[in-house]
Amino acid sequence: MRRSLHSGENEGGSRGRHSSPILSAADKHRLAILRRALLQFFEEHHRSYPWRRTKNWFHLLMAEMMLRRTRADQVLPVYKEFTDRYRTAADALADGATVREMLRPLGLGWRNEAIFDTLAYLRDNMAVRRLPPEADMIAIPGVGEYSNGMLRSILFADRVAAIDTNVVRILCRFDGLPEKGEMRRSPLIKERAAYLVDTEHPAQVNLSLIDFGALVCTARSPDCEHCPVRRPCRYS
DNA sequence: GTCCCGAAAC
DNA sequence: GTTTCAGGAC
Repeated sequence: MRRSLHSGENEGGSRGRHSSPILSAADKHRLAILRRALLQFFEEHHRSYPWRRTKNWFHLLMAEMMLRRTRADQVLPVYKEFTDRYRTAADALADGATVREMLRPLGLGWRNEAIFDTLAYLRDNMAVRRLPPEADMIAIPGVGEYSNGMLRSILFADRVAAIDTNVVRILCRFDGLPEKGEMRRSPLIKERAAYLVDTEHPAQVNLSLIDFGALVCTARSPDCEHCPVRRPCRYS
């Protein structure tokens, strides 16, 4: 069945002569506590957005692109208008000038150009309404590791992590890791995120991290007072 | 690693 | 004025 999954990852396979960063039993125990708290938090305080409810992969993909380095509340009206008007990439491209105007309030002009590249690719290579379950979405221009993880976990319940700045911040704080450089591709972060999503509900785990980072473990002044994992957390 | 370089929040 | 925001391409 699933053929091309796990193309390069190392799921606990040490392959290294010296100490490759494998999670210890203690690490996993701590992460299990974090995961349980995240799912509980998500159940009680999750944010509600239309792209959280849709099963339209095209709309979901457009949401991920609009949300790139842009606040969710800022995306909301644009997403509504876009999805209300267009159901396929061809539809949107046929009305390009209007789309460009709709995206303008989001800022980041270079990102909007990337969206048009994605739309063109979808129109030319994925004219089929249904997204093949086996398709590797990272082949789509504009879809990187993060979006691929979020899309696959939501659409197919695949246990793929979606590591964004929130995930990096939360995991670094929780385990006392230094936030230096591009932590997105750090094996320490990847292994921890992979362990967190290895559950029956990977999408909920991915989304809970986003909401937890937006509402509690914020970048500026985290609300450690009301944090459910304040005790095991190593952030001071 | 580096660049992309915009609106909103602080 | 500075930081932050559901990152991705090179």
